Amino acid sequence: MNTLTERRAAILSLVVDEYIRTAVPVSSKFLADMSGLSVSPATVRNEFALLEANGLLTHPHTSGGRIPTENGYRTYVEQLMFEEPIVEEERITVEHQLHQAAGSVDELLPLVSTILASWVGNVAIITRRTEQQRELLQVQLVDISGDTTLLVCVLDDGTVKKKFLTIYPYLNQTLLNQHANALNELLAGLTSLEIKNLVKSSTDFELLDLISVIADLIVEENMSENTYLDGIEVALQQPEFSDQESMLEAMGYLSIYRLERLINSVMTDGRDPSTRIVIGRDDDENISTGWSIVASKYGPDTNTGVIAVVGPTRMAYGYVLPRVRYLAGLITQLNRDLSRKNILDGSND
Amino acid sequence: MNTLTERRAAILSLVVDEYIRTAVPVSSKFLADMSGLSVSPATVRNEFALLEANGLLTHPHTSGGRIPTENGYRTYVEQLMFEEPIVEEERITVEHQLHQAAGSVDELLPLVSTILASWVGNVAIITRRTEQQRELLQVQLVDISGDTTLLVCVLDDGTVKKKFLTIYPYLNQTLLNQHANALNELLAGLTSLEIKNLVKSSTDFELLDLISVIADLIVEENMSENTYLDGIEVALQQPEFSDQESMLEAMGYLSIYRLERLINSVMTDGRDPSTRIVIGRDDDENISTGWSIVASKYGPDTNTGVIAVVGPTRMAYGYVLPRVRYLAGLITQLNRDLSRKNILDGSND
DNA sequence: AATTAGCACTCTCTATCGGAGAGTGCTAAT
DNA sequence: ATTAGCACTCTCCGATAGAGAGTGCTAATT
Repeated sequence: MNTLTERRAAILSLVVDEYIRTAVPVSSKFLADMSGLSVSPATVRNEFALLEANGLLTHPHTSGGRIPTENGYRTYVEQLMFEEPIVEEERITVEHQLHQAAGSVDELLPLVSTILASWVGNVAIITRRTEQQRELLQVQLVDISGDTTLLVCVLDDGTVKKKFLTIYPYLNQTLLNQHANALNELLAGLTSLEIKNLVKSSTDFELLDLISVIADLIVEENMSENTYLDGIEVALQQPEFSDQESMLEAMGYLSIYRLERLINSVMTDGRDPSTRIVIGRDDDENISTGWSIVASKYGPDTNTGVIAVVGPTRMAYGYVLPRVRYLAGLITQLNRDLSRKNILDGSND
Repeated sequence: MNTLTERRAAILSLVVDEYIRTAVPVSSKFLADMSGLSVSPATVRNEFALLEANGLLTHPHTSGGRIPTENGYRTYVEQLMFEEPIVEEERITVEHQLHQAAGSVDELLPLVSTILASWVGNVAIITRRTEQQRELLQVQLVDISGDTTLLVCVLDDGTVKKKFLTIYPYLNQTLLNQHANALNELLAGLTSLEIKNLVKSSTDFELLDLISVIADLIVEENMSENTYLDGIEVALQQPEFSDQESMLEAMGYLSIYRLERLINSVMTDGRDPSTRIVIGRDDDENISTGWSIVASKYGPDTNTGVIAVVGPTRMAYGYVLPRVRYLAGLITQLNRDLSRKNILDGSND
């Protein structure tokens, strides 16, 4: 097993860069001519052979150029790649676009996913963990029709949750208001957990069932509400998906339901705390061959959510990674600002 | 211009049926052999020639079979096609699935669009017109943070609308509750129009600005909330989209934003009151060549919304039309039940 | 007058072939 | 250790040919 000499590393790096750029296998002649290596094609070929023996390169057919293996990409990402810095123009784009998103995460995150997808030309996905710590601000009960009552809960991050209930015996709006007032007295400012403890600790409240429903509703994981995905169309333009079959397969793979589970499982196996790049079929992950993920947790808590890019293994990691990291930091920052505000207000009340 | 003799009509009908089924041009031999025409291929060819002269058939190349022209499809749809009746099993599917959707349209319609898409193997879309007549049931004002207040409006169909406001000077939750109570006294049970008239007629209310905001919020058209689309993946499996280019083009064409506008414009040009089939590039519509729409208004009002199927011109109209009509009727029925309930309750209060 | 058999013709589809081009692997020379 | 040289492999592309399917037309048949 040969070590990776400096020149060999440079050649691997150039192959990966070029293949990422053009999606065409890279030849020895190209490297000898175009790059600053100042060696002959034959020398490059010798290095190719060694890199191939080390499992970092391969060639699709005898007489095509070289392409990286999954391990080649991994080595490149871990040791060699140049991270393309974010330019002023990109920062301006973000600031300009996020300016429109008012004070709420569920308006912020879809915008960020759209921006990321358009930057990297792949699918961008953002998952959001329902915070157990979210506080209930206000409860409302509204009479919709004879046997249907609408329960509305407003949470401290501006989320509104609703659920249709069937309450017997029939309560008119006046009675519902009285109940809602009582519930607000009792529950305002509490988290789901605190409400559940309340239910457990004593049994002498009225409306115990309703209170349980509220506690569940607050933390209810509604996937489509908490996961944002964009960029399917632009991702499908990659040359990897140039026939109907692979394209349909990709569409199936890129389903928001699959990806949401995938991303979360990748980021909760206790490895690197913040950022992770998974390339191809990693032994202990259920990621398909040919696909990669660049993912980063965002805060403020360790468990708030994940922002990620999903695409073919031939992905511009050096371009994607800093942007995922940057946007993760940005979301964290904005979340922190938001909750700081809430804390300050809390002390005012 | 020859009239459409009975046999000629039968031949046209068979060609359309067969082409819809297989997506392969239909030959004279096939019709002579397989169908009950009991004539020779040569006779069929003579009829082909006449149908072609009438602009109802064409052939892609000299020696392929015949396929219908857009006018051929139109004639077929207007005069010839057999409407495939809905079978018991389908009714059971619908009943079973809709059972899950509680008393609210925004849980009902996505389910219906999914059912329709899976039935017809094409994109199904349902638009919903915001009713000017919806009544406001209750208003809520919730303090989110120092400079952000959340306005929540519950409407009589169970819809919840929210909007972030910035109110100066700062009002704490107690004051907000007082305002909300005052607003409920004043506005509960009114439609947007009535609220606007209220604003116009007198200027001595407090919170006039806020009342205007509420009136606007009630009728705010939020497309993604009011339009439901499903079936993109299954539609893209049609042989019409077998290469990347046409597939990407189709994905662009099937964007929910485009279709929502298209469907509504097709159904609001004052023609047939309930159901319409648009085939290919109709002169006065901006529908692309190669695409068709089967659309139906649903009620209870003439203007409640539209349910439609969008797909390539080679569409099983005889199968699609009864199903679109059936589901339109079903939605109408459910809507009517829902509003009847509201009326009865109203008399109880 | 309508229908049909017969047949030449057209066009697609598929496979095969061959040459050009690109790239490699190996050997021998530097 | 590097490189020139060269035979070899494989893809890509265009040309070619033959099979197959379907038509249009004409003349014969009913």
